[in-house]
Amino acid sequence: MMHDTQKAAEATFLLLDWYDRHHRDLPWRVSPPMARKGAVADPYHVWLSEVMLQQTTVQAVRAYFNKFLKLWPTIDDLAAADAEDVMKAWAGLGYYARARNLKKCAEAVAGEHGGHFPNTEEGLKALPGIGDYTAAAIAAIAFNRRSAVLDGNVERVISRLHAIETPLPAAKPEMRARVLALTPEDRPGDFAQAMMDLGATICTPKRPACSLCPFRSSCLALATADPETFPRKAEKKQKPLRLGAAFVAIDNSNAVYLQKRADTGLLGGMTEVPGTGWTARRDGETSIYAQPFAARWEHCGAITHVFTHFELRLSVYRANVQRAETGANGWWEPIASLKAQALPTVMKKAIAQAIPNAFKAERS
DNA sequence: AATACGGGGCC
DNA sequence: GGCCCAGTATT
Repeated sequence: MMHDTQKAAEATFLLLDWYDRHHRDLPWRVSPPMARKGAVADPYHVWLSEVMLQQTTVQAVRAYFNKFLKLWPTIDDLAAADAEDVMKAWAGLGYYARARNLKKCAEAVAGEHGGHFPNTEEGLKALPGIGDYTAAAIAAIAFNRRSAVLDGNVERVISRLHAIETPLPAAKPEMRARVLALTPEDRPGDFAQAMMDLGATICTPKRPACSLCPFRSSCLALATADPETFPRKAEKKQKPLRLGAAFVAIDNSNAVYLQKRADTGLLGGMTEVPGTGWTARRDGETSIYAQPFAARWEHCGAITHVFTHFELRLSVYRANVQRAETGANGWWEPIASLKAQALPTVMKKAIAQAIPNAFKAERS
């Protein structure tokens, strides 16, 4: 027992030493040198970054994080913001329930907690959009709590370090216990970020750079098997194909007809062009009967978009209409301002198929 | 325990 | 074209 504890302490030391030498400068992070001077991470920044980073890479998050902080410098600003503006700012980042929950969470913290985040995992997890991972991460990084931070990166690192044969997600409790055993009392936040950085840069899904790893002398997968084959995972089923149509109406003032999707479900609360439902039926052939306006609809090709659980092929139709009559749920948006709308990527693809220059920097 | 929920980068 | 991600909420 004493032996295991000692080995764990040594591994933790090696990781933190690696982190001190290789940490990355990220907008929401307090670097180890700054931390030693007494700098503390702002819980608002930590929370905002962690929510954005859910299933999303650092590269994609950077610009959004900076934009959000500029638009809403404090949690109270975000709580007071217009929900539609938040959706617009989030457009393109994906998983839009995160944006809706972000707003709800800001309102809860501002309204019920005096603008201060709870400083325990339990308190944090009670807030909208904060689950196991994010609660543990905020508790560790912003409040110096010794919590077990387990995300996709850490799952990979810990599964290789201990050559865990149990497939995910069943292996999570074992992984959590292994992570907690390595988590130190004094720098739990740095430890968590070090584990995630290690997974992102060294212990990568493919072709891990084991020779550069601080765990190279104790990694069981490296010693006995092929590290790349961890973590073991249950088999996944294949995505079905769904078909539909999208209608891009352009009026005589060069505006496109847009409407808002329902607040819940797929792309909830986001903006779209009118279309048919997305089903497995051959809607591409019947879609012309679902046209939102009586007009000379011209078929201008199809676009494909892959969602998490299905693949979508949309036939795109375009028509020039004489007058801009606003429907019950929609509005006419000038092409020049389309970029600022809450349009998810699939809708931008559809519009770009009908109007190739719609999202270009300059257009005539 | 399984499913719904985006998007982009990588090979 | 398939795989992977700094996951959460719902059922």
